[in-house]
Amino acid sequence: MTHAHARRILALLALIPSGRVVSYGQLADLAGLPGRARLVGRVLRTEDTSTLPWHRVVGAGGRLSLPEGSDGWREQRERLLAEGVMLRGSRLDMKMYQWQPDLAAMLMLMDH
DNA sequence: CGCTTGACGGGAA
DNA sequence: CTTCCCGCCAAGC
Repeated sequence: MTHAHARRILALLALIPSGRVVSYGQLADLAGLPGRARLVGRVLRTEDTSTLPWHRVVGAGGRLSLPEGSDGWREQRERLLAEGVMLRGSRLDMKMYQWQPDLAAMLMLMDH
């Protein structure tokens, strides 16, 4: 059985729209786990994210966190580019692509 | 059991 | 830009 924290993180991950990204720390905050950015990274590495948009999670500074040149890095890069997110190497503009959850999205979350 | 790691983050130098 | 450093803490070893 997966940890409750992991379930919340994965549930939120599924809500991130195509073409938009969130930072590890932002996802932790949304999950009610401030200061737990590393937990988000671990969950993404540990849990099965095959059916989820894991590629929409990037470092707070707009940098891909996977080792540059690795398979995962290439995969994330390709997926983002396919969604229209422009990247220069491992960098992208957070001002341009960071997801800001709207009221409707927040209400969805409260409606268990 | 204590010590190290790590898909993090922010600040200082 | 690049280190360092510290806070964070579950997993590995």
